[in-house]
Amino acid sequence: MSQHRPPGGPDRPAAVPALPDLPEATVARLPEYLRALHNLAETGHETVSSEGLASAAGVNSAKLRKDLSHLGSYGTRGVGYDLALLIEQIEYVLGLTQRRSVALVGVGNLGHALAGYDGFATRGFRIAALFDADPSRVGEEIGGLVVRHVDDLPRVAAEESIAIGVIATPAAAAQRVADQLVAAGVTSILNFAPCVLSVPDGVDVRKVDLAIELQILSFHEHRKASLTALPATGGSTLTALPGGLAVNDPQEATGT
Amino acid sequence: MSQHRPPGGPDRPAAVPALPDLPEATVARLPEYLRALHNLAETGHETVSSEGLASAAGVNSAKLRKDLSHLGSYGTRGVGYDLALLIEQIEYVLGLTQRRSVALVGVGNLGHALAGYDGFATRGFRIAALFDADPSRVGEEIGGLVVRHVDDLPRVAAEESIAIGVIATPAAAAQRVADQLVAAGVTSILNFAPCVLSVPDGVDVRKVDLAIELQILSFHEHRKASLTALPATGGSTLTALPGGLAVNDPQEATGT
DNA sequence: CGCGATTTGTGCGTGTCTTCACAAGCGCCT
DNA sequence: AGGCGCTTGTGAAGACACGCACAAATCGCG
Repeated sequence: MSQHRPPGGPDRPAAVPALPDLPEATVARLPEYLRALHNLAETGHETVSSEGLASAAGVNSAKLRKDLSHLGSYGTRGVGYDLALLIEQIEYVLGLTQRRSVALVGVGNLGHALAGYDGFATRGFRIAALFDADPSRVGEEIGGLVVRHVDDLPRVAAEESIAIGVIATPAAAAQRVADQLVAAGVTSILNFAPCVLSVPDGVDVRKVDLAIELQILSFHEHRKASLTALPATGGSTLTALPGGLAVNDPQEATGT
Repeated sequence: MSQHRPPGGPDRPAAVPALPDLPEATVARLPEYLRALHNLAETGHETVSSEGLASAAGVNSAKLRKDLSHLGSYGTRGVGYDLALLIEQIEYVLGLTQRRSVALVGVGNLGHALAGYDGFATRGFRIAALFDADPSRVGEEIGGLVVRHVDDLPRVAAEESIAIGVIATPAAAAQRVADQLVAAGVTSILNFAPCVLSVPDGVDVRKVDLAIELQILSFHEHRKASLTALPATGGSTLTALPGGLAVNDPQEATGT
C-alpha cells in the first residue's frame, strides 16, 4: 500500500495532493469520522466498510464515501477502508499531525470547565495559556496553568505560538477580546459568548451557543406539539396568538 | 395591524398560520435574530431595517428578509420591522412563549458549568432537575437544585414535565442516558458527549462538541498555512506525508 | 394630492449539498 | 484461471440554500 499512487505526479515526493480544498460540509464531518475510526480501532478492527463506518458516525454511507473520496482513494473495493491509513489521512488533512496551542480567555463558569476538559488534549490540542480581565482571578492556578491578565495576551500569544483562541467571556467583553486575539496574530477563534464577532478577512470564527441550541430544540418541540394537537382541531385552537398577546394553550400535548 | 390577513381563513381566530414549516437553516438563525432584536430594543430602538438587523446578526440582509418572510409579513415597506412585534413573533414561532423545563444529566466538569450558566433562564428555559450516576455526587446542591440519581429520571421527568434533556456525561454513559430520557418521554436532547446517539424517530438530537469545533478550526489553520507556504514551492515541500509517516514541516508558516 | 426616497418581499439564476444507482475493481473460492 | 460476491468511487438528478435585483408598498414633504 501507499505505493500505487494515481499517475499524475511523476516525481512528487509522495502522494500528497497538497490539501485538496474540501467542501465545508465535508470538513465538518471529518472529525466525527475520525472519532468513529478511533473507536473501531480500539475494538480490534483492521478495516471497515463505508456502511460500517457510516453507521458508527451516524451518516449516510454514500455521503461518507463521497466525503472520503475527496481525500483521495484510500479504500479497497471489495474490502473497505484500512483503519490505520484512513486515520492517518484524516488527521493529516485536519492538521492534527502537529499539536496546536490554544489560548482560553475568560475563566469564569464556563471557562473553568473548558480548562479542565480533557477532550482537548486527547485530540492534539494543548491549552497553553489562560487569561481573564478580572484582576481577582489573575494568578489563580487551574490545571497547572496560571491565569494571566488579558493584557498580557499579545506577548504570551507570541511566546507560546498560539494558533487558536477560545473566548469564554461575557458577551460584552467578547469583541474586545477578539480584537486582541486578532492583533496578537491568532487567525482561528472559537467563540462561546452569545454575540456576533466581527473580524477581518482571513480569520475564522466558529460559534458555540448553548441558548441557541436550546431554542432550536424548542422550535421542534413546539412544532411537534402543534402537529399532534392541531389535527384534532379541538375547540380552542388559538394557542399563543402573536398579534394579541393572548395565550390559551392547555398543555401543548406535553406527554407523548 | 394584524387585521389584514391574507384572504383564506374566513373566520380564523387570528392570523395564526399554525406554525409554517420553516427551512431548517432559517430556524437555526432565528435565535440569533432574536438576540440582536433584544439588544436593539434595549438601546431604545422602536423599529429596525433589514439592513440594520442583518448586520447586527451578522448575515446578509436579503437572507434575513427571506427568513422573516417565512414567518409572515411583519415588516412595513419604507420603514422596517417593529421590534416588539417581531420579537413576539419569533418567540412564538420558537415556542418560547411557554417556559420549557430542562433536565441536566451529568454533573461533572461541564455539567457544573451548565448548571450555573444563566443563559438558560434568560431565554425562557428552566433547569428543573440535575442527575448523575455517581452516588457520591447525588445529594450535592448546585444552584438551589439537589443532584438526584439518574435512576430517578423517569419519575422526576414526569413530575416536572421535562421537555428537553441535556446530556453532559462521559461518552460511555451517553447512550444509556439518552435511552432513559427517551423512555421518560423526552423528545428533545442536547448532547455534549462526544458520541453519536441513536434515538427513535420523532426525537430530536442536537450535538455540541468542543473537540470537533477545534478540529474544524485546525483544518482551516492547516489550509491557510499550506496556502501561504506552498506557492513558494521552496525546496522540501513534503510536509507530513500520509503514506509514509515522515514529517518535515519547518513551521508551517506559523507567524503571520 | 402627487412625487421621491426608502424599504420590504420575492422571482430567479447559481452554487452547494445530498442521495440514488451503478460501473469498475478487488479478493476469494472452486 | 475464471467466476462470483462484495465494496468503493462517481455520474447524474434532485433538494436545498443563497444572493441579486427589482417590483410593490409605505412614508414624508412640498
